Amino acid sequence: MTVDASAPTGTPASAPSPVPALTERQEARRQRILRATQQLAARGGFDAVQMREVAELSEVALGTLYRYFPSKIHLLVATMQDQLEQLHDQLRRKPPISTDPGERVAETLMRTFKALQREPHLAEAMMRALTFADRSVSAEVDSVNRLITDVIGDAIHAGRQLTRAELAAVRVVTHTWHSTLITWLSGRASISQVKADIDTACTLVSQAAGAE
Amino acid sequence: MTVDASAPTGTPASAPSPVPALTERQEARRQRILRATQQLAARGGFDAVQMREVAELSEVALGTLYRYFPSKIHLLVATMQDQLEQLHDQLRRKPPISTDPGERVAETLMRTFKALQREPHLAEAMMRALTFADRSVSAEVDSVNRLITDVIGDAIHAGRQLTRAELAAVRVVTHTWHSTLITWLSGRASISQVKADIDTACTLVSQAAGAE
DNA sequence: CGCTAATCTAGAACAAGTTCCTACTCCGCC
DNA sequence: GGCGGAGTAGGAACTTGTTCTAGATTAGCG
Repeated sequence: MTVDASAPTGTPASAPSPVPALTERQEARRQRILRATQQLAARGGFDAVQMREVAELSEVALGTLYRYFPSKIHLLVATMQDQLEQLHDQLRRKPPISTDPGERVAETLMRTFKALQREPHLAEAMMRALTFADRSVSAEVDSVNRLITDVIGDAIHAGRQLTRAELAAVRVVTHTWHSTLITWLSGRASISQVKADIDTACTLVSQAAGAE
Repeated sequence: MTVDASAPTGTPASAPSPVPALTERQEARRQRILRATQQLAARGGFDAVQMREVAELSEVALGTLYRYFPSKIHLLVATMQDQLEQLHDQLRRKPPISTDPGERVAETLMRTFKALQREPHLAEAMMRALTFADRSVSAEVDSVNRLITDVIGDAIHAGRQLTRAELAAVRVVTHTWHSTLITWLSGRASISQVKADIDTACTLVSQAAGAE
């Protein structure tokens, strides 16, 4: 369960410290693994992502898979990082259009939610992994949280730093986002309920941004 | 993974429909199982709750354990129900004393948080189970959510029904509560951060109660 | 009391995540 | 071009949640 610092676990684009820079073949392997994971997850969710199958589908030995991603949770959290980066790019190209900051955040999250609805099984797999992650995945989960916070920060307004009050509001928004998503994914809330929860939380952002 | 309706899974004190009313020995077994679960969870958290050990410690065969609780997740969620009921009783005896509704909710949750801090491993086990639960545990998870909502509802003011706006606020509060707890339990947030998040979310309750 | 069905015990068996081992291959370097 | 070590393939082995089976025990009832 301990993370081996020498393993090629982190994203290559992060810190220059313990990341040994993957060779081309290694980067290709990593991509194959992530693609296989997405494929299996999209088909049957968390349970369908079986390490042996991921290994087989990505044409990599089981031991190699574990060298790249030290656990199933790490693998799925990395998949989420991957997806979030794509999403962030898309959102940068087409920013939300509302005038109120809170509404822009809500718009952004609803757009993200729509994207997740297209692959509900994949969403389920990633979110289950994210909330089930223990301390050994802290760094990766933190990175995911930072990505989401960035996405929301951009929606409030790209450029300036967020105020203290805005940051507090954003924290509650991300908590609500995660938790309401989980509730939806396990069939205990409707889509409109998710939307309502997001909207409620986003009023905090409007207030915080208005009172600056 | 399917719940067998004939199994003695539900709390005996609930609906009179499919619950066959446990005999004394059966109720004793159920209690032994729950106590063993708490004991193991308190020692080492989610991973330390191993079904074979629970069975052994509660002097019940493995098959019997599974008859009472169809999965480890069911078992831990039932443990949480148990704990929450105790908590609710305690809170009823000593209600929060603040004057503002939002502050009463915050006070209630912080008191609950302090209780959880006394057995962090147990808290971890229960919360991990709660968020990892899939559709087969919907009913039980819903019941837990209802309990928490009731606790918060009582804090707002026991007696009257909540308004629509209050309900929306309470939903965000519970989302924030769950998610910030998970963040704390996996070592990614400090205690004061948890408190701050709860306070932020609770301002929504103050507003909703003020605008009624 | 004696019967029958349900429940329980003990333990084997199975499934999937994880670890470990051995031989083979690739990479950087002399 | 050859060497040494890191990386990889292939697969056995181990762990723990879950299921299944066969033989006791118990509960309820005539």
